[in-house]
Amino acid sequence: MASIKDVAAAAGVSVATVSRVLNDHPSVSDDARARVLAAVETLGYRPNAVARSLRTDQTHTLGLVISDVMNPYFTELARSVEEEARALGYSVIIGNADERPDLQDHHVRNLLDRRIDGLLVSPTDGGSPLMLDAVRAGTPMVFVDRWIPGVDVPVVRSDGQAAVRDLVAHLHGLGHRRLAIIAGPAATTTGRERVEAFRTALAAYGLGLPEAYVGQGDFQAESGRRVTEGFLDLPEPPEVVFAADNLMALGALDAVRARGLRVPDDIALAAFDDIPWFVHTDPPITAIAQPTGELGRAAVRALVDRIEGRPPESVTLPARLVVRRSCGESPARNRSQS
Amino acid sequence: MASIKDVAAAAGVSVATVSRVLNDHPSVSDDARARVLAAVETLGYRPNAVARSLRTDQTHTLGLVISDVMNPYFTELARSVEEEARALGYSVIIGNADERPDLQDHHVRNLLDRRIDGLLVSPTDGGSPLMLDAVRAGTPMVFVDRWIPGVDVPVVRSDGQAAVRDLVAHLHGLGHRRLAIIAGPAATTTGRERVEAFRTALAAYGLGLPEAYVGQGDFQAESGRRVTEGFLDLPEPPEVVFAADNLMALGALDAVRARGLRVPDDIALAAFDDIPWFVHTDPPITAIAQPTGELGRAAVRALVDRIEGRPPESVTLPARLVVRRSCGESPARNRSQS
DNA sequence: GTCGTCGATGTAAACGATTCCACGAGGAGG
DNA sequence: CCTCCTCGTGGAATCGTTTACATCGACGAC
Repeated sequence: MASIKDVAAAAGVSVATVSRVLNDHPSVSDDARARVLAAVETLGYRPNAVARSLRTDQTHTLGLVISDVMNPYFTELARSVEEEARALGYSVIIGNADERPDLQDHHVRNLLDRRIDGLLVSPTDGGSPLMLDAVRAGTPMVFVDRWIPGVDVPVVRSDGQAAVRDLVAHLHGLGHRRLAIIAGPAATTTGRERVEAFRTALAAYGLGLPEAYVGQGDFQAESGRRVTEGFLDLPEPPEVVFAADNLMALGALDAVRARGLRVPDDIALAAFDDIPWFVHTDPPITAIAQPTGELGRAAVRALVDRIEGRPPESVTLPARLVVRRSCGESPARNRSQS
Repeated sequence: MASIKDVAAAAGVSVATVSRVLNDHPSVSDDARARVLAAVETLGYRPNAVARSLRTDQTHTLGLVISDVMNPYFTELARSVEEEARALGYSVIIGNADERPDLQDHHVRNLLDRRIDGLLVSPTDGGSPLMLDAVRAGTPMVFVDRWIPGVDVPVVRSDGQAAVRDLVAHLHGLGHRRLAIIAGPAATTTGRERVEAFRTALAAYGLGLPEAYVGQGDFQAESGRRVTEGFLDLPEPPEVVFAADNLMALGALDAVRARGLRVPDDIALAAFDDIPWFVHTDPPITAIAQPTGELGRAAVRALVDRIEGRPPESVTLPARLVVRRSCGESPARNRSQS
């Protein structure tokens, strides 16, 4: 592969001059510039990003460590992150932690070794020493979706409180009184917050959230199935199951179906995180939608601000309720349809 | 960040010795090794992968350029690729081409500039000069899922011929005679092959595939919707729509619903590429499933073989039909259920 | 006419690793 | 006792860039 030396030789100038035209430094004659450009063209020269990074100590690369690529929410997040990063002149390397702290650490270490310029992470747990050290060492970092309390890192996330309140109002209006939740891991902020928001919203209607109605999931489909089976086995099963993410909702749907029960007739179902597929499930699932794309873009902007020396901003965007049919027909719809 | 020099100083040895310890070269005394290891520990030293890559001319990184991350098929592929690569000591950088040749080129160029050790690609088009040049220049490359004919690169893919035959048999058995297909872009092998397999299978039943029953899609949901609307507007609409990928099937489902029609009663639907969500759609969708995980793993193995000097192997794995309810109830099921 | 400035260029030193080569000590073999 | 190997080690070159510094000619101002 042709190097800068070859170009210099072909153009009859020094490597410094070649470098200057490539980085369009002002101080180079038109003549030299033309000869260099011609040489670059004929040799098909492309600068070696590895060497360049070594010298400049910048890779123009962002790391993104997410908890689960197979979750459409994170896929969409990853996509918007890459788009915004590309627009700002950065590449992104994605690490999939699969909700496993050890894998998360593996990726963080790998990305740090590659000297990425900054790290976007949606932490799977409370933060390993490795990650905390990286923050302390000054690695530009931004948390997205989930975060770690007490760590001084900007957070870009969405606030579901209002939407959860709307959801509970919707459920209450439909006559449901026994509401259960499939929670995410307590080690994650989203895992805890969604339960709290739910509990608070219930309280506003004088409803409680008994221990038995809080199932412990791990944001994966299988746990949704397991927890839902537990709910169904209760002497007094809930009338509604609210899954704290879309995958667990899918598992819950499976469990309900496996018993030969139907949604929403026998039990209602709602989920946090809306995805395109929810329109097409049987029945379409009522969900709380995050502004995922905007979240990804804002996270990248915050990180790049931090990297380039501008003060980064934490951002919180509201989520919103999208009503479909999985919790029962609303009176208005019923009237118009039946 | 501590460099190898700092470690050498702290351990009272030369950088050469530190390097030897780190790459466990045999010729280093136990004493020196212990001191170096201790210094590494206290300094929290991690070798700079950028510098190492520059010197050794290897990045231990694979590039993966896929056509669309939001497509669950490719997401799963990406995941299995990363897993296998990790097992073999490689990282992977994913580039999302979004079915756009220009974006594909952008990512290929970017990955080449970063001097990745090898490239896995699922080409969006017939191959840009850039990609062809890279092959000619000797960049280790493997095509996965889709490929470019006439280019000497190993291909890892699945063969859907038999499964398409099974599908047509299934449809024919259900009494369907007017079968239409939403094709993928003609620039892709999968786009062309699936139509041909379908046409061949139909011929075996004495059925033809009229021009009007071949809609041109682009593997994205929106095109599925558009094409299906076209089918529905025909004086004699098809009884079955076979979508050449899962996203277009989703679009087709939308279009059918938007007309107030029902699947499978008014029109049957089948798709190439099975995904977990198809179990939960209304109705569950009959699809042709590829062994996606195995495809990803085989592709990585082939690429790594090529990189490490072993002869790489092309691999073709069979796809299989998964019958669900979107094409109508099979007689057997009907009998047992009603 | 001289001096200072400025623009265009080249030389060479980094960046952080790996690795070839040389060197000295110590042991084995004659 | 000398020679030759082996083993552990350090020095220094190298990978492909960027960039500080030196150089040199031309030109404008006095």
